[in-house]
Amino acid sequence: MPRPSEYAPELRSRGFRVTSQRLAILQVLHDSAGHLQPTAVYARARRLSPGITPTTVYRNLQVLKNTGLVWETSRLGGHLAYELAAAEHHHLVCRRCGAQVTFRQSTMAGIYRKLERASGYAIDHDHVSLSGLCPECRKQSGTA
Amino acid sequence: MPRPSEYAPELRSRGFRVTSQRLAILQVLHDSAGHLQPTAVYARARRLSPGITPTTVYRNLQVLKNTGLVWETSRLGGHLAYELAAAEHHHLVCRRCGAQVTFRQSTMAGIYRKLERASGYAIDHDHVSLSGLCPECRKQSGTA
DNA sequence: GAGGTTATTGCAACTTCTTGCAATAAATTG
DNA sequence: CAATTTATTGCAAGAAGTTGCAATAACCTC
Repeated sequence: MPRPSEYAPELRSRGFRVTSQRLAILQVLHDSAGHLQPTAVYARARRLSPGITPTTVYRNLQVLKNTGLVWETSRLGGHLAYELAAAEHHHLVCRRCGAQVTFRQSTMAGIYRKLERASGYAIDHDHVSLSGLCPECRKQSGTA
Repeated sequence: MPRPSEYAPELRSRGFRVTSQRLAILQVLHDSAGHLQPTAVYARARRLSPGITPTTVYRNLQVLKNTGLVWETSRLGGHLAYELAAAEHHHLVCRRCGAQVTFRQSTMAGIYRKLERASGYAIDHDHVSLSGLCPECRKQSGTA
């Protein structure tokens, strides 16, 4: 996981400009563990780049996602979350306490291959975030 | 897939009231193949139940989901979509033309079991909607 | 079927996310 | 390093989704 400042050349080489807002967003994602929703990114980014607007945050998350520097995850419940690109993986989020566990991309690979063979589709290897109850919360709530 | 009118007793038996708005929403879902996003449900439902409001649609989709009569799917891209409950399955949606293919719940079951063993989590067997390119669209766009 | 109870609805206000457009500033060129 | 180019930003307006609350209308009881 590179330091935020190292993203400048990365952006430039892909034809994108290096702006303070963009770096603030990368810094925020760098400083937080796990996923962050756009609103949270905005709340933190404005501390680093006071004039930044939500519009800019939303748009840059898209841009950064398209460059591959940032990953977008669809969380069950219909919300998007973002994180710095790292080793390919998916997430398992506790629906009660929010605890997160990651699992490797390859875990899904078998399913994807099977589905591709059966359907003829070329499946996007997007991040997926499954939800459930973590061991702690299972104890506290019987077995459901 | 029962006819919409058959849902009345179903609702009542679970302690929910049967309203014209609720039936309109069920009718809409019944009449359309595949998933529908809330906005689309509203657009069609107001033809059947002119005074209906978006608020009512959003709230009822939640209620109907909680009764189990309707399923909610998290589509990649962060949008929720709804459909009448049917045999457990997931979806594979073409990101270009929107074509949908379904695959059985059991396809994911192995992954879920494996993850549950490894993580200790109890995984929610929510609907998942994967995206990709269908065979047609693959042809039209090289191999990507 | 009239009256009482309360789930459900619609309204209004709000949060979250998106889009068009003019102003700004990052990068390039001489 | 001034001038030029144009990606990027912020603003304003709007679409999408959520929440609190008073009015409505299902449902139950007699």
